Amino acid sequence: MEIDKVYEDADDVLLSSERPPPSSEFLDSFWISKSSPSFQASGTTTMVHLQNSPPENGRLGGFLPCLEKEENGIEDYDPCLHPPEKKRRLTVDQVKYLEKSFEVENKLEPDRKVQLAKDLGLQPRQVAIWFQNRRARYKTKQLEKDYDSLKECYDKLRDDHDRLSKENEKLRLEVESLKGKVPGAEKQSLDVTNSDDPEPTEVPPHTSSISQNVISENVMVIKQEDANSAKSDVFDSESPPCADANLVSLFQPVDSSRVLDQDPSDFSQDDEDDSCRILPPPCLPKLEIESYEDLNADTCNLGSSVDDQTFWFWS
DNA sequence: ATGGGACCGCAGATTACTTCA
DNA sequence: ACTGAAGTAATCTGCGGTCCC
Repeated sequence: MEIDKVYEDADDVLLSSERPPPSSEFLDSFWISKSSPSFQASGTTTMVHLQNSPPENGRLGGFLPCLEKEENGIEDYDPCLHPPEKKRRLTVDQVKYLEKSFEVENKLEPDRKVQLAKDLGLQPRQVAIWFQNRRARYKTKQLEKDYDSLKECYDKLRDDHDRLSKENEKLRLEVESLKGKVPGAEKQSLDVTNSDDPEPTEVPPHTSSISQNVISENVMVIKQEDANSAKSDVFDSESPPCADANLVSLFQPVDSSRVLDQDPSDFSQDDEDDSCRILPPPCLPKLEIESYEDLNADTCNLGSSVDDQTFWFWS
C-alpha cells in the first residue's frame, strides 16, 4: 500500500540520522531488538515519536530525557530552538504486533511494556499510550455492539407485540361475532372477555409458543453478545458479576397475553414483577425510532435510566 | 496504627495531527 | 488544491492504589 511505502521511505531516511551511535549498548536496547526479525527484516526501524516529551510535562518529561536527545540524533536538542517533529503513525507491523499482544492481555504489566517497547523500537510510554487508547477504542466499539444487539432485540419484541396485539384483536372480534350467533351463550362469553378477571386469560398454545420462540431467540442474541464480550477484560472485569443474570432476567419469558389483557390498574400492582416486563403496554402508539431510547429506558432497563444502564455495563 | 506526600497507572475527555474521499 | 470527516497518537486531568516516612 502506498501509505506503508511512504512510511518505509520515511523510516529509511530516519534510519541513518536517528540511530544512536553504536557505542551505546544501553541505547541500542531501545531500538529494534535483534531478536525481532519481523521488524528488522522489513527495513523499517523505529517510529519513535519525536514530538513528545516536553520537559515540563511531569512524568513524561521524566522519561530518560537524555535518551531522547540521543535518539533524535540531535545532541544539542532544545525544544525551544527546534520545533517538535510531526506526529507519526505506527507502522503496520508495529500495530499488528501490538494488536496480537492486546488480544493476549489488554492490560500492560511494566515488564511486558518494556519488552514490547524493546521489540518494537518504541518508548515504553508509547506502548502504554497505545494500550490505553486501544482499550478506549475497544470499549467504544463494545458499547456500539451492545447497543445494536439490544436494539435488535427490542425491535423483535416490538414486532412480536404488534403481531400479538393484532391476533388478540382478531380473536376478540371472533368471540364477539360468535356471541351474537349462539343464543344463551352471552353470559358465558362475557366471562371469557371479562377484563376484571383476576386470573390471567388462557392463551392459545400456539400464541404462547410464538412468544416463547421470539423471546428465547432474543435471549440467544444477548447471550451470544455476552460471549463475544468475554474476550475483554475491560468489559468483563468491569461488568458487575450479575450482569448476565440481569440480562437473562430481563428477558424472562413473559406471557404476552397477560400484558395485553392486563387491566391498566394492574400495572400498579406487583411493581417488582412488572418492572421486569419488557413489552410495552398495549396503549402505546406506534413506536418511532427516535423514541427508542426513551422506551428503552422504560422497558429494557428494568426501570433504570439510561445513565444507570451505562453503570450497568461498566461500573 | 495512622496520616500525608510522592509516585504510578488508569479512564475519560480532549487536542493535534494524518489520511482519505 | 482545498476541505471536512474519520482515525489515531499524545496530552491533560482526576482518581485510586501503593509505598515510604
